[in-house]
Amino acid sequence: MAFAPDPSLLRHTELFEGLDDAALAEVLSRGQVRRLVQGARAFAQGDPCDTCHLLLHGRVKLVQVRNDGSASFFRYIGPGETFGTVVALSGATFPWEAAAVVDCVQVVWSTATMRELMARHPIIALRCIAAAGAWVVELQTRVGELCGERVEQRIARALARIARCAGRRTAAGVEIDFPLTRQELADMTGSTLHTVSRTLAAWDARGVTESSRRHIVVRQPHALMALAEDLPPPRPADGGELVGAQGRGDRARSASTHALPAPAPV
Amino acid sequence: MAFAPDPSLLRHTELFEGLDDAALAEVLSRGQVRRLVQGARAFAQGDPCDTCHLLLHGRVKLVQVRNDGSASFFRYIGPGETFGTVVALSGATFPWEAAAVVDCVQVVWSTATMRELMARHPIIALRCIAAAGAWVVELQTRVGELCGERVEQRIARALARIARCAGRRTAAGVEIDFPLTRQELADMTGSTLHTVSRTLAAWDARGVTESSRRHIVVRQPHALMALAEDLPPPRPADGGELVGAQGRGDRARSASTHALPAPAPV
DNA sequence: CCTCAACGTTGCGTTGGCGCAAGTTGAATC
DNA sequence: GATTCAACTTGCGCCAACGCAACGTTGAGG
Repeated sequence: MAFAPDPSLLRHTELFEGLDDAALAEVLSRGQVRRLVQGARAFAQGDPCDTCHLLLHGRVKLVQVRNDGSASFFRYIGPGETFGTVVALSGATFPWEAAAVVDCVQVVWSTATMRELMARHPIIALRCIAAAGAWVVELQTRVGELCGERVEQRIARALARIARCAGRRTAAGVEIDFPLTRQELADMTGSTLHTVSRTLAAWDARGVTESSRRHIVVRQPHALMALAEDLPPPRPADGGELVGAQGRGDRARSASTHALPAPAPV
Repeated sequence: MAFAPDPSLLRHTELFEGLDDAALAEVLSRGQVRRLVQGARAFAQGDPCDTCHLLLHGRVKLVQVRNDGSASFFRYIGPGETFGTVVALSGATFPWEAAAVVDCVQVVWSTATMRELMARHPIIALRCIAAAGAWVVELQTRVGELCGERVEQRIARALARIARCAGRRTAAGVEIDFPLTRQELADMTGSTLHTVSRTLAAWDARGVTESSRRHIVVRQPHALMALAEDLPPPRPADGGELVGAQGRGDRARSASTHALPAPAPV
């Protein structure tokens, strides 16, 4: 640590984009640059929230372990993204852990320092709110998916999301550039490793993906997106033709209260 | 509107608590107080994010309609709480709608004005981050629940949460003080109105709740909490004794990868 | 080379809760 | 008081996905 890095490292990050050089230097000088080896944790679930983090290199996963021992996975953090900050400014203890998936470099500030920086440079606070907002929207989307979609579709979405933000384009397709287990995909989608294993096996057979131990390549990103979006209704049997892809009955009908003033049934 | 209300109205709100009188007066003077009749929307899904909202009286629900027509419900807003703000500062259009469940009074600022206020009074921005953080934590909790819990348990949690923040203590128990339909509970829990109806009927029979059309009273809050927390494993049969309440197999075992590098067994 | 542990696969039985459909209740409107 | 519609109830059949169990596979360490 303390190898006095260039403040411009912060220039293209979620939180500090748009600050002038002096401010960037100030921000960086008040934080500590730290390495984080694979598997190490930046903070653990239950730790007091006294640090805010920015990832410079590598990849970090945020995981919450529920009291029955099951994990619910919720986010991968990539370079330039902030983690722990929003929650550090609002709570007493971290409700999840942040673990390095590969070797990482992060910048750490104390929560008090971050508060001061935000007070002196309100734009940082505004960017932080923007980041939090994007996160809320993503989580809400996840909730919606968990409610209304079938497992295969959810797995497809999760994999597509990961491929989008952590994929590396190769000749063979899009390759996830860090170790990813069946269990982790299961934790992300609220499923089990058995089901994920079966699903991936089916996709592999169809050439959509190519998966091996802790390693997945999406060979046909387009097909994966199709699975995530539509997933033609449950397929009643082999070759069974449906009347129409009219969703799946009741669940889609919802429309909640205050229904739109009826779009004229024509 | 424009009945020049007392700035101290803002004193005990999520966003403005702790500001001095001058600041409160400034904040209020730059916003508009508006009424919102039951069923009306403060903003609709897809509207441009150009307003920030604070609820003074009443109750507002935030609902997202998915493109298959199903709703995913995610939050009730009570007096003193902010809505639309976090997302207005981070996105282009509202990803959900805010509808008044009962007659309401709100304060509305333009997004630009709110940005200015936050820049002049960074403490507002910090409080906004704190609110967003609490929200993220709540949503993450919801995701975890949706993944690992059975429907009855999720309904119990949803109802308990509502009772906690929108319940009125009466002799009969805790009464939800606004109309709440089976469909809405279903949207909140990722279930169907059929299942919710059956579940409530069962609870009514056991005296845990007393529900009628759009109206629910929790007669035994403690029993409801028990349902939300434990829910003894599926109950194999009548009177069947289990070896031990050891969770529910695979799903609880997870523990994810990178198992702790053994924290030095002392 | 052997061992061990983590990771992954697969067949089979079970079931929670959905989808459907038909009916009932309650409140608002005419 | 009759009409109407939204909200709610309930029985029945079914299937996606789980839970279990047993078995492969890979890689690290001795």
